[in-house]
Amino acid sequence: MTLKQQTDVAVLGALSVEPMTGYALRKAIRDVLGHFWSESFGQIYPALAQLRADGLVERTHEDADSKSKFTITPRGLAHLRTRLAEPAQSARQRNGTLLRLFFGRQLGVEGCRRLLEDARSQAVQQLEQFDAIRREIEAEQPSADHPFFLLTVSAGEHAARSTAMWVEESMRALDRIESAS
Amino acid sequence: MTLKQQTDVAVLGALSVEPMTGYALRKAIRDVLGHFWSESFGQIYPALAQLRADGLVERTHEDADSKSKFTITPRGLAHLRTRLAEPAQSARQRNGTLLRLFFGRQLGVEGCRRLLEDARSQAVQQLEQFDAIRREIEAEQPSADHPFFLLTVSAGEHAARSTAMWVEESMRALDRIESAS
DNA sequence: AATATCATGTAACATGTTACATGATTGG
DNA sequence: CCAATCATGTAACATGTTACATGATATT
Repeated sequence: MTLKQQTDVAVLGALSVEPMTGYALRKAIRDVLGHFWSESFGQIYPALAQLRADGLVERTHEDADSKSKFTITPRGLAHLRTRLAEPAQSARQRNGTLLRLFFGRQLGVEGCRRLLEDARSQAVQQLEQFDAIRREIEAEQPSADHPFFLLTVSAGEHAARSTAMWVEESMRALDRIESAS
Repeated sequence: MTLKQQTDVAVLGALSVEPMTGYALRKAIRDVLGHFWSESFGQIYPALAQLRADGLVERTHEDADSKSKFTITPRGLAHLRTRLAEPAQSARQRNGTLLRLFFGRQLGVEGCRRLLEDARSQAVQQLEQFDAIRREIEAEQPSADHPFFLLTVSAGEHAARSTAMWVEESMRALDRIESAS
């Protein structure tokens, strides 16, 4: 069984929040969903074309002089709800840091420290970003979407803090490996 | 710039621990690296063929009647060390659970609860598996590889515990969302 | 006027999965 | 002897990324 494609879920979901151009959609997916989702440029436009052919989105003009935007149709909204209710597909796991640490004997303790240092600074940077996102959301007009957005921000924060703690612990473990050799 | 392929790192790394058949290699990658890495069948054999053509692995027979195994060559080991020293590529992020929760307003609170419940039971199951792996490693002949293996197990444990805590917190948040509507 | 960004797409390429084919070996 | 698993691969397909092409609009 093929891993079901989920690009349409991301696209329809984003358009369920507000109508957008394809360009804005790509930006929103990168900037807003970025910490847990990604779609490349070459996926979004073909997906939009397909969704449009299926009658799940349509192009609309708000005013005479405004840009044409992609808007989700009632059928699109129904489709989105169906797709959202499907159990989440667990993504293919590929963690380059852990792959390298696993073979740490070949890489050497110093190399492992570098990897951990990178992981730590990335986690710290992410925590700052989450803080910024959280404040941004709270500064906006209150919306029924926000509490759900915050669940995902919280997931990112938990993960980043957990990574930071694991790094500390692992640094100490590396010290012990070194002194034991 | 293309995301550099890392199949060869996984394959050479596994063979640096001990020589194996291609079949055993696939099993090892699935069972041992499974929680942070995956390679599909159709990748492993072509990768082995390429590595062999490049002189980084070779086929060996230990005894007259034993199976032919793939063994890493000295050049292969050097290559592995070079590749391991490269900074880790951050994988494409795709978390189906967070994608769905983000659009939780469309999915509904009950659907969100189901997602979180799934995430929780998966985390609990993972913790059991990590416990088993840890005991397995400690039961084996001590090896210089083990401390590094344990770093990755620890990473998995931290992540799973962090997920479990996030689930608890998020369940309470969903209660608040429901009572506020 | 020049530059940056917005906007919509396509094509070539790279990566990754699944299903199939084929045969040997092993355990009941 | 039958089924399961070991073992090595290939081919078709699905997915995903990057670079390019093209032109409009906005900013300095």
